[in-house]
Amino acid sequence: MPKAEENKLVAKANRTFEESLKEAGIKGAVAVIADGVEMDIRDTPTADVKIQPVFTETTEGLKVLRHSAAHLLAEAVLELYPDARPNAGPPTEDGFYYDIDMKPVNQEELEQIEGRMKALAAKNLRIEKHRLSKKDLLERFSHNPYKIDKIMDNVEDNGYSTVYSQGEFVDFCKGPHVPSTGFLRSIKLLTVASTHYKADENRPMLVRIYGTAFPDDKSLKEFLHNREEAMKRDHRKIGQEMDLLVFNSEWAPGFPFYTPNGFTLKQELTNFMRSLNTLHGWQEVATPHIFKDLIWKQSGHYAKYKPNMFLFTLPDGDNYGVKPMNCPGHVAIFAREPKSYKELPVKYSEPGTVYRYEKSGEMGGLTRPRMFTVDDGHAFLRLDQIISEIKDIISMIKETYSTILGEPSLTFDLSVIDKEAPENYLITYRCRDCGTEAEARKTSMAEELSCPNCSSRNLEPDFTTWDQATDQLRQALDEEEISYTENPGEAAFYGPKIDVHVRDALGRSWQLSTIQVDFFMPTNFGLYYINSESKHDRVIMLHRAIFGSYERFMAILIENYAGKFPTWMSPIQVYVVPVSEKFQDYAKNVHEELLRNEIRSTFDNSQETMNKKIKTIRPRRPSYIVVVGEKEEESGTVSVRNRSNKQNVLKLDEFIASLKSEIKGRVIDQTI
RNA sequence: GCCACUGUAGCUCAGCAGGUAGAGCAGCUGAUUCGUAAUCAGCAGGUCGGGGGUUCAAAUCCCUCCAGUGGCUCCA
Repeated sequence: MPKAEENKLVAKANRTFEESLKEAGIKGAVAVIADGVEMDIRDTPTADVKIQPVFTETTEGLKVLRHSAAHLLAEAVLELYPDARPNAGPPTEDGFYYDIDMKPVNQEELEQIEGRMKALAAKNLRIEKHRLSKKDLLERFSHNPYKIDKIMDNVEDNGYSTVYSQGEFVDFCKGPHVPSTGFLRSIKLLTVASTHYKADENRPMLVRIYGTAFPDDKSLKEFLHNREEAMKRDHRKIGQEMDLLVFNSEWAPGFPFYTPNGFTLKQELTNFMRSLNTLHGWQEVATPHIFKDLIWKQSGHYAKYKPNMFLFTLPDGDNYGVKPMNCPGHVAIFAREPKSYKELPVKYSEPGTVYRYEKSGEMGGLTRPRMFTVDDGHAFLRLDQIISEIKDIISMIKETYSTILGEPSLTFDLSVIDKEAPENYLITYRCRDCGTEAEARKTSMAEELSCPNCSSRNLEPDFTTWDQATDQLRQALDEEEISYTENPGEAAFYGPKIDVHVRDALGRSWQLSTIQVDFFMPTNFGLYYINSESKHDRVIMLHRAIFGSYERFMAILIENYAGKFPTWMSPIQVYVVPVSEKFQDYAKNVHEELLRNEIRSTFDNSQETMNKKIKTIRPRRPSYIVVVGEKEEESGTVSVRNRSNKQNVLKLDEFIASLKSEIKGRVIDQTI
């Protein structure tokens, strides 16, 4: 999508942009950018100003179009349901939505609403802007508490703001908007969802209607087609077609069961990560899945994580918890003996399976299961080793993604603390009363905390450690020349983190890799090393995961390749079919020779016809289909069909050699 | 957890003005021995997500629980 182009056009003072555009022979603009500000084409500048016309084919124009489409949606809803109370309707990345306080709508009603929108678009109603005082605004929207809120929040007491009207419909809005509803003919309502007002679960539920709008029917149709194709890539669908995993919603809701095919894929990923870890000095360990609750209290997990943990009590009264994270286990190993400064960094890795009680509505396929395996790693460091370690992990991240996914579009985020909500994090507090430099930690609601010395509740949070850690992450990102956005409030409860996000087939963004600096857990567990002066010194922990979770990573992987994996990770690398039962023996030989060469071959010795076998295996997405018959048997060859349905006849040993090098090199595209 | 929608055979789906369940694929049996996306015939397969209610009669209507999906909140 192109951006609005620079344009030397100058709009004259005291006449509308529309007139200036018309004079310059420019048609079809929906807005203008004047001095960097988007404005309506019917606005009138008070002085001559350089402008760029905005067309719907550009990013900016499409946003205007979709914002206007959201208004059109609200208008249609109000005509059909006069009691509805619209809240807000912004454009989104590929469409728009409008949150409306109304009775939930079903599919049929959604179509009715869309029909009404189209009718209103056909009328080509003029969209006009009016400037109103706060008092008039409040009066105009007196029946709509959501708009009242917005007016109160956004308009100064003696101030003015704008409304946009089309026909009978009026909305409180800054604009800009398209000049008339005729621009909004290529629209489609997509789904109905719901949302809490102001994203607060204690506030009322609103109906959120999602839709999209395009400049013309052709691009709308293309979008809808792409969307359908994307839905076919859904990892849940492909996972079933390829028989990678199953869920048993009765016996273990939210827990993935790996079938042989799926486990093969997971093992390949594990092996990849194992060698990468070795190369970068991470030593593999294995830790228990269950711990006594003591450790969770000490680690600080209980304070924040308890509601998400699987907990149980044994007959002897002891309380246990299933691990939601691997860190305490690694801490237990690190703490087994004192460490010298010369031994650091100590870096443990583990494909560690964790269990989190996700609330029912939050689960979904492999992207959000209740059991998942983290390619977890914990580094125990000196202060001076943090930056170089972070940079090394970033290089591991880069290598992983480029090897496995080619060139995916990654987003780096720096997730930092929200200082307005200290109750969400482990923080150092200083006592204001006794002056004691109150040593550290533990969360839970701030008011429950008291000074360990004088029991005063007058505590002041000290963000120094958080700030230090955040600076280190920032510095590492800058030195690696990675562009990122900072997200306040997204930090882990024990420290700030770098996150990598990737989009799934349906455009939803998921966090995969993460690097987290943690000053607190070492304190909570009393971790130290012996420095060059034989004194105890504070250990810094780094939590990191590169895949993030194998499950979520596999979901992205499945959708990225639509199941057509690079051969090295493909569960079925070769599928062998004899032309008829007569050539079973030769087919079996080929199959066994492949197996002897550690190539994953599948051979179906049933009496089905060749055509049928090929048809049936297709959804399993084997990398190569090998057909053998009389010709092949005589010449010791195989007829190889690749994923582009190209056929090649090769000597069996040639085929095996090529295949082995394709697998060993972890080549993404097929070489045969 | 909240709101909405959905739940029929292993899979995809039909049946839903209430009259007691059907197709294709997969499976099994037999025939067929085949050159790159379905050979033919037969057989078998279902507590219609669970429970409760209304009714002479419930897959169909009502209530409730469970699960899945789309969002919200939360998170890898």
